[in-house]
Amino acid sequence: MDLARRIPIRDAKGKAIVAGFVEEIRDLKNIRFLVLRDRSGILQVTAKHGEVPEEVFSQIPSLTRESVVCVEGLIVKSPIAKLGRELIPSKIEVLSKAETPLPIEFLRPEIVKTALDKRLDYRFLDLRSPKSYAIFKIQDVLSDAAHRFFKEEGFIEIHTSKLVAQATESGANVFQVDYFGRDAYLAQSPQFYKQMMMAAGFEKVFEIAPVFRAEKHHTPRHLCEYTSIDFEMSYISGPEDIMEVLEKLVIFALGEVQRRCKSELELLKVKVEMPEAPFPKITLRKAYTILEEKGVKPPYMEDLESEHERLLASIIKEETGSDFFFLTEYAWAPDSRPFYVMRKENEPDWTYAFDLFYKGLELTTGGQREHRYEKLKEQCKLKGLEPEDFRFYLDFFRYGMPPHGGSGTGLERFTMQLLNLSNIREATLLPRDPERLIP
RNA sequence: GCCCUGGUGGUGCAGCCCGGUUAACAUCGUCGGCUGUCGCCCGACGGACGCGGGUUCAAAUCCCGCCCAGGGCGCCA
Repeated sequence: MDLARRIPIRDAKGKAIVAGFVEEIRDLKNIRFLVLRDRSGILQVTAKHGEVPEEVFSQIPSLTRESVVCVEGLIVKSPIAKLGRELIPSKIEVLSKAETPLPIEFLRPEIVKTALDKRLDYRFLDLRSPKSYAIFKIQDVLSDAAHRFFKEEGFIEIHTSKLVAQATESGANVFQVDYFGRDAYLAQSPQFYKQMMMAAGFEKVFEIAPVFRAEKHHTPRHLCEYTSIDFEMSYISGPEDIMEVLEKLVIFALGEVQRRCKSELELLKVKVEMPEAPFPKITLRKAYTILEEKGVKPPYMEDLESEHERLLASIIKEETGSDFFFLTEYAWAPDSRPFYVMRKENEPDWTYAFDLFYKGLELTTGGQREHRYEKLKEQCKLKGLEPEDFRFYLDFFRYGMPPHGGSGTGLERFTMQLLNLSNIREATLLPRDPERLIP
């Protein structure tokens, strides 16, 4: 059969050739049904004994679920069929027969719901489910919207190396790799290179690329490898400029999903709640007092615990209706922000670093960076780091560096929160966690 | 790294507390029956106690260790 003439199920009409996976076979002896699925939809193939070629009729019971077949026939309207139309086959060709039984069930989770880790073992099968496909279709739109947004705003896309000689942030652990006998690491963030581009005078850059964190987290929101939507921009007057870009990015991306993914959203039973700019902004100090009014007492000058972040999110949601808020002016404390953040001019205990939260989960970290060489070197020492170890980075600041800032947003977290998924692995094509390296 | 919960046919679960029958049910697979199914239906059959050690006449069940999974904490996007 000529696959060049194959058309998507959704568009098929009249005499047509369609191809796809066999979703179901219902054999009633003298009338046999096949449900065929491709990316565009499903279609019932109906074969009545005596009304279709004998060869076609006898082929059907030998098929197996999820085999790949190509069917030629006539699409007819059918009031009896639930889908309203069906395909009367004149020819069926088996392109690839599926083995039985299938190792996972992935089409009707309401009947048998295979556990996530088994589904991930057979990710290629799990992804055949329209719901899985919808998640990644939406993620594609988020990522595409981000690309378009940044380009529209005058940012240029960069591609920085993921092999680095040194860890960027003191906190997270790095994966070590052997680089021809030297120690190298997988990049935890494009942070230093984005800033290098500010020194290079690129002014506005973005990168949507993988970052690596060697942390043994066992939570529904952590991965060892994730996709970071990073940007950095020069000549800002304060961290508000960064937050404004983020707000526009988020609103544009959600708008695109709403506009372009109607059927996917419906399938996943998600209604996009469009946020309005500006998003609520709460300083960390203000957050402490709000939480204290609710009877919890977070330690002063320390980052909030995730339980407190969720509580704060629910308070803000109740008061403003917003799913998003910025937590700003993080503390300049030993275990808080990295050395390269800019501290507040007149209150050096606090910084121009912020996080963006979406439905109670940290989505983005960003801020204004310290661009003054002497101050940066001093902050490096204050954090107990040796400036010589960061020579290559500190050099960026010695020959003219514009004031600048930027942020990093987790694409998978964005997808997960938007779609109310309970585990980030659902929003990750090939999740890497401390245990999983395959597939 | 720590804490909690769990691991039983291909898949999802019951049984475990209180040791002893043919390890139930659903889904799935194979075969048979059925001319409009669409979560088809009906019948037959098939298939399982994470790994290692211990207690016991006897272990899916009790004890110890390990591995894995889910969740929580730390930390983070």
